[in-house]
Amino acid sequence: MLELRLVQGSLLKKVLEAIKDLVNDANFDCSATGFSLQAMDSSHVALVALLLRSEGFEHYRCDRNISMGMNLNNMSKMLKCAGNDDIITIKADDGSDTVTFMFESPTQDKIADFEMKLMDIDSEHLGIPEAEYHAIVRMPSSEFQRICKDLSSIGDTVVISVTKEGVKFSTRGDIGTANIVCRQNTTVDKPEEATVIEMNEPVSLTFALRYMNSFTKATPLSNTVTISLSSELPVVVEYKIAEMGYIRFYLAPKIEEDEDETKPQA
Amino acid sequence: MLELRLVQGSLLKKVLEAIKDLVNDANFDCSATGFSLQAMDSSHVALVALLLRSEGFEHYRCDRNISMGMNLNNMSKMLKCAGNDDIITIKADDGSDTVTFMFESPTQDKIADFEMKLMDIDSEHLGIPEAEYHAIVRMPSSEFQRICKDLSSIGDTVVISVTKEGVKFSTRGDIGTANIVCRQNTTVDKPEEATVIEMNEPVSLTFALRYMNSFTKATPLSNTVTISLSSELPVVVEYKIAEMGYIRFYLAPKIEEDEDETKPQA
DNA sequence: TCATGCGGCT
DNA sequence: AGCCGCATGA
Repeated sequence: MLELRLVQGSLLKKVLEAIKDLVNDANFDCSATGFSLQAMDSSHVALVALLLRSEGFEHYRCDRNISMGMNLNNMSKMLKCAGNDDIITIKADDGSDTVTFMFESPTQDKIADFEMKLMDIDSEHLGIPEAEYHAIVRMPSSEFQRICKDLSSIGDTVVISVTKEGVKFSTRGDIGTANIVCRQNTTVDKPEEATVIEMNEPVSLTFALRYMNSFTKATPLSNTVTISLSSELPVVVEYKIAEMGYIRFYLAPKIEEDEDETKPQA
Repeated sequence: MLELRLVQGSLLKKVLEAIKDLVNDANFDCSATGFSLQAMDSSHVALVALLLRSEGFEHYRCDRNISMGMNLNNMSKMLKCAGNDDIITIKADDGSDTVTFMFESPTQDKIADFEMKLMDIDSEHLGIPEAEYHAIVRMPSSEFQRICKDLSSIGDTVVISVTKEGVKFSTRGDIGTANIVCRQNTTVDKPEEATVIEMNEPVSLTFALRYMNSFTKATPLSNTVTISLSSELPVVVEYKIAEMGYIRFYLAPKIEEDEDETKPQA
């Protein structure tokens, strides 16, 4: 028996908006710790890890660990039927091959339940080692989103370079080149507007903007984003989910190909 | 060496939005006087003339006159990457075949530079004689925009007729006819809401609405628009750019063809 | 003012 | 074909 009651149902709606474009099907894992998901994107290039801790739910009952395979598109369709102020409850009976989403309007005048078939999905749960990063950048998530979008209009890849002074996002395309430098800045009115750089070692890595832009779909979940970089390691783009956990995206850097961008990207 | 610093960068963004649909490629001419452009639209029917006087820039350095050929679509893409509150600096080195747009966020925390390739464009710089006009109408730009859009849903051309009493915009189409009369009106709260008619001689001319609607893309640049008409002369639709100059559109009247609108428009 | 539908761009 | 931004209608 599983019963998770989330007063701020819009959180779950936003989570699905954030990952459904990247991942088609995934197992949601439920344990005493919380509600989590880990999945590769459909082209097996990026990885998404979601955690919603049990403490963040108003009511959290999970008798035994279960893994529920869902089609995220279908799940998203159902969650779109919940109002933004609705309370969402996720329910599943032991051994059932369905999950139920229940939506209660704030006034309790409307109660909806949507039942969705579960699917069997080979889960490839990778252990993700906690790594030390050469540089960690925290900045407003909207600014990061804007930068990724802007650079996409010029080129396909972004070089992210961190020095003590700031973080630079660069691209190059047919019509020209672009460099955007964000300086460290902690003297702002609101802490979420700060750009904070922790750097042990300068680092410069190249990533496909297409994936970065997908990651920024999580922007509504948090005012800030944290970008953790090390050479030879996948970048981690993390959006904290207030009181509950996080959504993290992992993406391997591209090996610099010296201008020779003619071959297709698998 | 060229370096033009424009504190109100959104002006330049709006200028590009105003002309990029009409003109594909154009030379920007830079001299001690200012930053200007003159170009025919891609079907060689309308003409755009832009002037941004040097005094309007916070910093204006132009060592010698140069003409920089730009693809306006690409330029517009880059300017879209500037925030509306950004300060924009246009830079070019002597003899360089690129131009650089630099965007500084108001807080100076973010500095972006975009480099764009220049192109060689045959410039056909027409001397435009200052003419005497039979009638000059000044009215709110939003109202003119609305009229052109509304008439477009009925017909393809607009007849603009000016008498002392007012200006009449008329069209005719398959579904019927439309006449919109704006009376002179100077007794308004704000001067930019006035409709003012200076008339030496009544005039009535016909224009293609398609071009008029393109011209109204400049509406965000000014609260008012000035329409100068003389029989046998191209109409001038002018939007003043505060403190800096203007953008003017010229369009030849159509020769009245007595209902016979079947033949294509070149 | 917010939500939906259409067109342009990637 | 899918996503984003603009425009329109409730």
